[in-house]
Amino acid sequence: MKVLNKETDYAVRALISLGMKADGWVSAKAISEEQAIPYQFLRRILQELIRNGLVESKEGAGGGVRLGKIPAEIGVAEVIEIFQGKVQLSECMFRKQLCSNRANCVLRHEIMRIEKMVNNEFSQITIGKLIDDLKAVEAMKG
Amino acid sequence: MKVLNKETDYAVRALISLGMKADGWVSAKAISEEQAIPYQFLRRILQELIRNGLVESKEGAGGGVRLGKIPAEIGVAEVIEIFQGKVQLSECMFRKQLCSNRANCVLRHEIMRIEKMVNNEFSQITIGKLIDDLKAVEAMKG
DNA sequence: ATTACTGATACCAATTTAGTATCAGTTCAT
DNA sequence: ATGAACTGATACTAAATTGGTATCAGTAAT
Repeated sequence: MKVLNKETDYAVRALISLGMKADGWVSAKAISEEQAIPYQFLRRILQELIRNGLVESKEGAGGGVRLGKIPAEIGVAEVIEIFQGKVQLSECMFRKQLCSNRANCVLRHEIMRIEKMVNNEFSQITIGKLIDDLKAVEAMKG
Repeated sequence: MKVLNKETDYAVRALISLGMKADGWVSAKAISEEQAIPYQFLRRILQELIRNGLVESKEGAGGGVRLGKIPAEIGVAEVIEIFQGKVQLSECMFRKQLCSNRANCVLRHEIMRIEKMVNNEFSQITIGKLIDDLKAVEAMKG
């Protein structure tokens, strides 16, 4: 049961990388090299982040991307939702509004409680916090 | 982001179904029909539950399956683990013991916290509790 | 013997995941 | 005004996973 897929994983890394940089445009190529993310794959991911407003872009030479929000306002939950959709049970249980099989409903109820918890936790983990943690770690090692 | 796949879903349903039955052996066919689970698929799932001790079986005519533990001792977490493996981050982060990329480690730390929470919640949802809930619902409906 | 079962395992199609490639358009520097 | 360095959009692909099917062998009750 993999919680995060590569897209989410790479997206978070890219966002952290952008958040740690001084202002200015950063090229996909630079991020790709720094974070060891396959270039073309990263490009598609960035485009998706742009479409969702987490990142802004500037075309042409000297262009690139930068964060579209402040790091503290980007929750990991938002990133997960973009690339993996909302946390949900097994499909069939959401299709029918009335579960024909009551056993599902009971389990579903429980899982929705957990879902909310998880979503809440993930939205409190922001890129800003991750960056702060990172900096704290680096300061200790430095 | 689907939390439970069909195998886990069907396994839980089958376990609930078994737990609600009076003692005795129940055939895969009977469960399959009652719960509308594809027969061959269910058979494979039951075999896996048997291998893991959640279910016992008896071969031959008049045989079938029954719970291998009392319902209160079967947590959904256990079922999830059998069919979907332990909750984990994205693979790469677990491969290397030392993350070459520190950003991952920070995120990983947070997610491991959430993982534990989720696992804890899921292990407290037992087949026994689900059955009790189900019975309560049915009693209310008369 | 025959019927009703499980054990083991191989197979399959559809979907998803991770990654690649291409072409068009924009901006900057010279 | 040309070339290099960029993004936008989108099509393609191989491999893995998921959900489901099929088969054959063995066991037990009647």
